[in-house]
Amino acid sequence: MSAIADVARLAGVSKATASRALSGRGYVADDTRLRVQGAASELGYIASPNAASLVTGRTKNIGVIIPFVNRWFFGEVLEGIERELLAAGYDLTLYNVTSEVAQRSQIFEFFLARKRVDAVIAVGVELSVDEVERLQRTGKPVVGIGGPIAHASTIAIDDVAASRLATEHLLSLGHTRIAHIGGNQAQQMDFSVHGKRLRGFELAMEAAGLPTADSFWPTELSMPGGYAVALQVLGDPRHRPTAIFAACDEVAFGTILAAQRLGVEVPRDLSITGIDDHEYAAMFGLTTVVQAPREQGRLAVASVLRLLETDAAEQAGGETILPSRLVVRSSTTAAVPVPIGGR
Amino acid sequence: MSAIADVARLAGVSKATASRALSGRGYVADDTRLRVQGAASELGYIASPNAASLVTGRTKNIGVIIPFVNRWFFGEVLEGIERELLAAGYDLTLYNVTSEVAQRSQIFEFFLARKRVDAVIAVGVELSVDEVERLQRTGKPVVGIGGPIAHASTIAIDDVAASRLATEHLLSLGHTRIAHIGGNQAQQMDFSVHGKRLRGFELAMEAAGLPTADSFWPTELSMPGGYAVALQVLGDPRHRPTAIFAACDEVAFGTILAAQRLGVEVPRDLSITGIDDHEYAAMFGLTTVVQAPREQGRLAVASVLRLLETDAAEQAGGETILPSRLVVRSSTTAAVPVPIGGR
DNA sequence: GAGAACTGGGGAACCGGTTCCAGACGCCAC
DNA sequence: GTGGCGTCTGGAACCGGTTCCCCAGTTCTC
Repeated sequence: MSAIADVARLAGVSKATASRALSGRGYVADDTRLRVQGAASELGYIASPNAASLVTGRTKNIGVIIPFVNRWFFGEVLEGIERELLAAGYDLTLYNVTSEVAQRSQIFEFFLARKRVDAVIAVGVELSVDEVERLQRTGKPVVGIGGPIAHASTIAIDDVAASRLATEHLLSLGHTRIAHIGGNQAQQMDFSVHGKRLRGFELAMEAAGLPTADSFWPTELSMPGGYAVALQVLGDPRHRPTAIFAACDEVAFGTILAAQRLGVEVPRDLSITGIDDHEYAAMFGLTTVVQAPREQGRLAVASVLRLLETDAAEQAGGETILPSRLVVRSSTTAAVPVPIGGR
Repeated sequence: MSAIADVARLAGVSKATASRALSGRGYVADDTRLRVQGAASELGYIASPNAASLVTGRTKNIGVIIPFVNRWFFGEVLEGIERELLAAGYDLTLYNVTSEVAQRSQIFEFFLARKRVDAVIAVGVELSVDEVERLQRTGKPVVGIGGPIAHASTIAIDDVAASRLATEHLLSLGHTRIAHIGGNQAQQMDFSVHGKRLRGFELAMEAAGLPTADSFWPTELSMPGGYAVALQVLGDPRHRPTAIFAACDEVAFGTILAAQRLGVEVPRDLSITGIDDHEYAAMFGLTTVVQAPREQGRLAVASVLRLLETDAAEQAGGETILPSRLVVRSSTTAAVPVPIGGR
């Protein structure tokens, strides 16, 4: 409603002084400042961020690119980002990109190119060098979560190490027949996360001198995805593994349900680990590696704000690796020793 | 980078003509329009929405207030809204409000009062008359999802009817000892949804001449919430109900898991229904009432855009009630007739 | 005592668009 | 021939802030 000119008039000063008094920049006498602030609150004055950003070039608005909202990791990250931005006085504009190419380029060319966001946080989206550089050329820092993005700083756990940690836990319990249920290729949005977790599994197995052929089962990273493939993995009692490392907790939950359905008792007949420490992990008693996605969101915001402060959009991005930690619950136990001569 | 003045210069016209040519408003000769458009694309010109909104008062940006991102219903609604807004060329600014009062008033006074959004969609948040009117006074239409908001148009299923539908399904199968697991008071953000679903249950029971005392079990509306309370509900074999109506699918899933844990076979010993038709409902074989949250999001956007077109922010809001439909799966079956004299 | 340094404040330009208004031209009707 | 109307265009004001530049006191310094 009321503009800064009204405030200035009521306080008996010029627009320039009113602006200085309210923003705190430049010299203003204390009593003048108080008079202006009084006038502002009397009028219920609220500065228009649009007008301000027109001249300052800053919008106090961060764009978040995210492929899913409704999968645990992504939802948690998003909530973490939101809370943190809100506290810092920033708005969050959501761009829910799917793998559709046309839609994606629309977002880049139409939405992000407009001067409406100060920076971009990309969650689980692999940005091309070209896309990153286009943003940075217009002065917009880019921070990634969940995997490295060339020329941008990123925040993630070490997926290879996390997956290795989960696998080694199973190995240390004496398991030798271990299957890995992981992501399939179709979901390109998830970076190379699948590949890394598979590699961590293979490294651990190889270090233990165990074969990895035929031990990988790809599926969609969801509870039904894990359920469906676990029915196959566990279907034949003769070739049944004694342990399963699931690439994420939701898959692990599906696996636990499939085991129950087949009468395979967890952990007696089958040990299971995941990665995430999903909200439901405690209920399922799942042994898993903690990801702390909210924390990752928080860190991404801190990083973005730091970049904005220093005006260094093109900062050669470092990778922040969060420590991963194993939480042992009731889904894993020692392998039953194979009787001599048995199989 | 380049401003409209650059485009105008290159095309050899005035700023005014360039603006008209690009926006399509007002008279412009065809060849002039083409010349301007050519110049614009040559320069890679992109209009600054900030500058435009400064004078038009429209930001092409919709605010969405939502208490959770990571609960199925909310996540789905959000994705539905996002997709639809994107298609219409609008941005979505996310306000993840919790029940914290201070944070909430901050959002209203600091964020929404700023002229950055054209309209507000509130998902599962009960807005006060004052809050709604404050937004509408500044010309911002408000649309609600998930429950009625005074003086604003809203979109929802009929919770009483949906819950009645689910209960009547159990009744029609011959069940008489039916428990209802629903939301507890603590979660004020969920409107009166809990209350409505409870009422629908009670209405159906009363119509069937059955008592409802001691049949309601409140809990948190989540899978662990349902699990925990279901362990109690089913704990005592002597007072075990033969059917449970869960207020939402996530609670129903928890209930199914608790039943498995206790050796209660679904549906032989226990029939279960929910409300939602959650992504995982098929996997659990859950009989449930369809909510179609994405569709609700889509409709909310359509409604908001219509209000913006007609410039009628204060429109006395109607309630759009979506039809609810029962999907029968394998979690419900006919009650075992009670033998004469037995209990 | 003159100049520098600091503090306080006003005028005006500016950010990048949109829109009002006025003027010019062509065409038709009377 | 003149008036009226429709089409096309440019100049200028304007949206609501921020900031540059300049001026005027006051205090400090040599």
